[in-house]
Amino acid sequence: MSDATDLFFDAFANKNRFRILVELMNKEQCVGELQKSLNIEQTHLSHDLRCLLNCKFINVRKEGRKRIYSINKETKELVDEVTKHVKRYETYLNKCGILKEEDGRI
Amino acid sequence: MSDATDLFFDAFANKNRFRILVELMNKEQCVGELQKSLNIEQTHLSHDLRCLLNCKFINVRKEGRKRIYSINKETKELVDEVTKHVKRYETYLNKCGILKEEDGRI
DNA sequence: TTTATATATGATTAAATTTTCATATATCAA
DNA sequence: TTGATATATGAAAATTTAATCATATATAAA
Repeated sequence: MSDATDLFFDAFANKNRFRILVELMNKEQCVGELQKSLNIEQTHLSHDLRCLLNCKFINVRKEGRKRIYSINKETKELVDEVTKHVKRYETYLNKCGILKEEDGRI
Repeated sequence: MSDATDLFFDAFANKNRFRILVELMNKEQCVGELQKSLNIEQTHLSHDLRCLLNCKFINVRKEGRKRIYSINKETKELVDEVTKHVKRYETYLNKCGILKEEDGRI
């Protein structure tokens, strides 16, 4: 696996960062708005946004003292794919023994 | 974000587990074969396989004392999507300041 | 030109995840 | 039925990652 794949997962596959991406699916938002809708602490949010921005999963533009973040087109498609997959496998995921201390051996 | 999405990422978004999925893209393989091609320690590999299996990202069948693992169709598509995305964003990912101690502010 | 608001940064602490270790089980072959 | 091979399991150690804290910067408004 390439080094880039590692970095991709570091950025994308994180509960909070993914929530940010989903939240940006509908409309672009500034940090304050994201803070409210996601209920993530401000500095934490900024760290995550910086990460997503560095990897170009999202874009930013200034407007007064606000910074408006938007998701980019390709990332959007990927988020859709993942969402679709999760829906399809929801049942299995929810009874996954590893994470839920259950036991479903073969 | 749904609980299932959390579980999805726990299973899918892991360097080694993703390497396993990629390795299974071409052909089904038993644990021993995976061990050689990926150079992951046996017990570690088994843990990861169990995780992927629980979430139905892969399938297994017995053959003698071997267990042959194969990737399922939908997971395959998802792996393809991710690979495509990584290729497209490789440049940005590789210069991501968060993980590479570099600095690329706006 | 001082104060308030919006956001970012670096360093530390806290928490979660991965890796390893020691061992168990299951199947085949002798 | 014993020994060897293939794979799985649970618990502990090691490492990463996320969350928090204290503070900085940048812009706007007074």
